[in-house]
Amino acid sequence: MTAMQQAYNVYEDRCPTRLVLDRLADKWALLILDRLEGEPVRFNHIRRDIKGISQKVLAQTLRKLERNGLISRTIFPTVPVTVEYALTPLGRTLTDTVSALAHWAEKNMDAIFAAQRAYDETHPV
Amino acid sequence: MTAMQQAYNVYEDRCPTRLVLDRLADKWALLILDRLEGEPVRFNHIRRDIKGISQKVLAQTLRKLERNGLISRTIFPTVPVTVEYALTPLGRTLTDTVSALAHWAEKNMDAIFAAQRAYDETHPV
DNA sequence: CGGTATCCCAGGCGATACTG
DNA sequence: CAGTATCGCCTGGGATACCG
Repeated sequence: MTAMQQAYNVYEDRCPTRLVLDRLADKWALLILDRLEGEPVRFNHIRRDIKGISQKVLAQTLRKLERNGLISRTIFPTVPVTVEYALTPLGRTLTDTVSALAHWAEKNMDAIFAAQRAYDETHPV
Repeated sequence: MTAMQQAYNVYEDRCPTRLVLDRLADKWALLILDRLEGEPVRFNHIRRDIKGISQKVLAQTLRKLERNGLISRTIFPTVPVTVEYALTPLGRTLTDTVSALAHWAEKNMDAIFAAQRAYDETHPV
């Protein structure tokens, strides 16, 4: 029995794994965590690197990750203001797993896209 | 530079990791994949185990996972009909990572909830 | 620069009903 | 049993404007 299976056999609201997944199982959060490996990064730098994310959603996701203790937010009183985001020690313990997910995606994307084509051909509209 | 970072520096629509994450970074999908470790499982069995998922969303998510080649769907012509879901070989290559995520969540939930309380106290409404 | 505030709309989801 | 169909809400996210 896996850790998750222990968890979701418990009452819904009391399942900690579910509560944690609710907060992390989102593509922008994973992309941002991965982006923060290495040096601290500023808001607009992340925005540029992770193409397609809106300012609003980036801010929301950063706030969520900060609230969950995974990233830190440091303000430098320059003019205009500078803000740097970095992984916390807790966040750093998660990046191995996140990277593993990313590598799996890279490695298996061909199989996935092939499966999609096969599925779409055999399942008519 | 990690696998993901190589990826999102590419043009948005051409980033395969992003396309894969779009399909997998969702809590129900992860919970279902984890649930399918071990023996094949039937629709209503999953529905009972993963409390809180609606019939509609379970069906949608199963369809998505099947389309992406991660799970198989086998129909037995009993009366009434029986349908079993199981991991494919491709899906099986993903479960180690999914389990790692689940274990991380179990192990660090206390730190996460503590971080949330601390954040909420220092960030007034 | 690094955000909030406001408006607005598509679509995601739950609830309910129906079916092979 | 294992779904699909339909409806109606409601919120998540884009667009835009503004601010310390």
